Amino acid sequence: MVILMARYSKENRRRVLGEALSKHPFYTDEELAEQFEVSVSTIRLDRGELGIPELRERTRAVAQGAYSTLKSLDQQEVIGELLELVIGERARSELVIDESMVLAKARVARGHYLFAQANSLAIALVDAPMALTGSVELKFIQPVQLGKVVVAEGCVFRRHRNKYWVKVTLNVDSQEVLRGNWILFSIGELEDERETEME
Amino acid sequence: MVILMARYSKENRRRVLGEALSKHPFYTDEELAEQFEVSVSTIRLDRGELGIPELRERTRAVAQGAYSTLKSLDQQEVIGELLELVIGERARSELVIDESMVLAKARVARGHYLFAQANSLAIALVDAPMALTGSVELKFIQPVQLGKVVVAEGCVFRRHRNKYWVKVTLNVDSQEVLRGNWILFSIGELEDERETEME
DNA sequence: TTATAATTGTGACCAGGTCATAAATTTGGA
DNA sequence: TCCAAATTTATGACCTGGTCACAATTATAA
Repeated sequence: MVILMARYSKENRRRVLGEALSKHPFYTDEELAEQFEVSVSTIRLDRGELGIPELRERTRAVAQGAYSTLKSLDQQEVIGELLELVIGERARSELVIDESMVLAKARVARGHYLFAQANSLAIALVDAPMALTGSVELKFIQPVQLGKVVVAEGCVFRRHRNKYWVKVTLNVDSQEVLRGNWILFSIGELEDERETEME
Repeated sequence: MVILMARYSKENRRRVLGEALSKHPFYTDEELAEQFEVSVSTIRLDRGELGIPELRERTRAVAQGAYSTLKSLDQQEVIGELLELVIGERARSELVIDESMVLAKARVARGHYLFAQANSLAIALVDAPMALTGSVELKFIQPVQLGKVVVAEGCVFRRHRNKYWVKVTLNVDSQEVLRGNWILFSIGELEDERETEME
């Protein structure tokens, strides 16, 4: 049996193309041409018409976007959005649990996302260019449902030299869902930093 | 006044180059050549030696990472490669620490990757369609360098009804790097789990 | 049937590389 | 001081994933 797959009309193809690329920005024109069963030229025309830049531009846009948010805290990636930060004292961040973070069946957040949010907040609190997680004790109190906003709050409650004790709690709708104590070590400068940095 | 800026020695240049690119991955070789006052060829040689890919690769890596920092982590049920699994008894998995898992500066694995490996192994051990992490106590014993192979070993050392006690250790080169105790709950069916999951 | 729209192909060019090889330059040691 | 080795540069062929302008071909609808 032969199925005659009707190709898209121009309008439809362009609409679907736009959607596809916004969902999936890393296709090449060639791949798109195959998918839509048109020539590469047509795809280029379509892209031009839709004002969609080439693959490398798109990639760069995603990377830059990602990079600037990620870089906000001197390279230190904080999972979630940082709402408040007084280094060495307290910090707060927010993370919305989306589709990609939940277990397929239960629709609750995977543990490591919550851990990552809490852990990165703890690290952000340490007043140093670098910090290492020494030890952690934590308790998962409740599962977190898809779509919920998790607010992490952390504070340094003790410090001795380069050793920090940090308490972090995660709340959803003012309900505690995770609580933990971190011990972190700050690491000063890498010793071999003598030469003048150019720019 | 003219300051004669001594150019870097090969070793220093490479070290600084590596740092610069991990901080600032969007430089072209040409820009780098200008900054370091060497030729483009030298920069390419250096990059080759350091195993740093070209600009477009780096951009792609950042973009992909941004697109799925934790998504990549998530797709798999078990983080790392499962080597052995006797449900309810013991399990072993292996994870190679790659570029995307390390802190830019220190080149050591981010805590949540190690946590994720251990946590997912613990969950895999529980004999149930679904398990939730109840509480965890864990200790990060040593940082893990880029490129290392982390072997996770877990065993169920106690069980009572739907409550499991699991011990997990992570080793690198036979050195313990993380150790933790999990308490997990297996969940038969969550009440809103009527529909069959496709796939 | 034919005018118009839509699609496809072509060739020149570009950035930012790879890879292999060779030439030039710097440097350390006897 | 001179030479060999280390280091740095240069060169040319090739690659991907494009841009742009223009021409040729193929629908499609009146």
